Amino acid sequence: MSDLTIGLLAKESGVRIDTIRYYEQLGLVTPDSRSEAGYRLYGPGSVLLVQFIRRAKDLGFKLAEIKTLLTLKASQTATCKDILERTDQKLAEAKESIKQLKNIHDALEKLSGACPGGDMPLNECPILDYLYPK
Amino acid sequence: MSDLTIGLLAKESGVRIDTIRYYEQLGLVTPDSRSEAGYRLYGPGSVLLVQFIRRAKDLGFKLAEIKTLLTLKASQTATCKDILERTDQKLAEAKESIKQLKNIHDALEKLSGACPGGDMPLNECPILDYLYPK
DNA sequence: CTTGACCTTGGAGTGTACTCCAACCTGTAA
DNA sequence: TTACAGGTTGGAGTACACTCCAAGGTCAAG
Repeated sequence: MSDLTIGLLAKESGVRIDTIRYYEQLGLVTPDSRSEAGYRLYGPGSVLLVQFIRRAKDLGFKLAEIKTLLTLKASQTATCKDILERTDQKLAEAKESIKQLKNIHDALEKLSGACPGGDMPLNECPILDYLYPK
Repeated sequence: MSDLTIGLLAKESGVRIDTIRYYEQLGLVTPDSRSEAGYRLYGPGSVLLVQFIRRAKDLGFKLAEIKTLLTLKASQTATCKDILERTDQKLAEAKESIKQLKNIHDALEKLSGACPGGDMPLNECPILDYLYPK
């Protein structure tokens, strides 16, 4: 068979060995079998699985959420709607995070624009004035 | 004197008692004195100080960075430029975070738009197809 | 037969900002 | 006096996703 040890799986899927063992702890990735010496052995499907996890993570899903996604994927009764709901939820979270970050961005930009910089003494710095009003 | 116990300072500045003690651990907020019984006593400046920390935190500064900000503020030699530099650095970080979140947002939106939802079987779901290509 | 790369386990440490806990002491009003 | 709100300390727990460690077993090459 084309079985992979954990080191090979790590190389193939672009994550660290420890990360795969951590995923196993969380119930995300399980070895297909074990060698006589106890080495974890993975089939080629595990490479896809780890990549699945990575892509989902890159989309902002937490590992616990990815576990749910995988459960849905393996389920007989789940439908497209279930997946779409989770995706739309993440989308809403992303929108919200962007909104909050934009508020921070705008406030910082305003302060940056108001501050002359240079050798001005600090007691006239508009940034400190904002943070510590007299 | 108008000395505040930690509970009053907490109420005045809108944070929890434990948070103030945590800030003390980090060297951000120190009691002006102690009562005979060992109670922390704060002057009115501490309210401003805690609010400073909160505002800076809301702008995305970490507590360690806020400590630097406070050191600069107390320094005789620091100038506006020093504060502006930190602000611009935070601004750059905010821009970068927004950029990355937008990438996530756009990818999620694309997937959401491509998925019909409803009772479609999962093996034709474009979202799963993206995460787990065949 | 030894070297070195690889694997095993259980557990601890990282960063960030709190938050909670037990066990105890203090201060004030009824 | 007794209740009760408030204060003290040191330390542990939370969330999140790793990352590293020690102490040991395994495997292929030279």
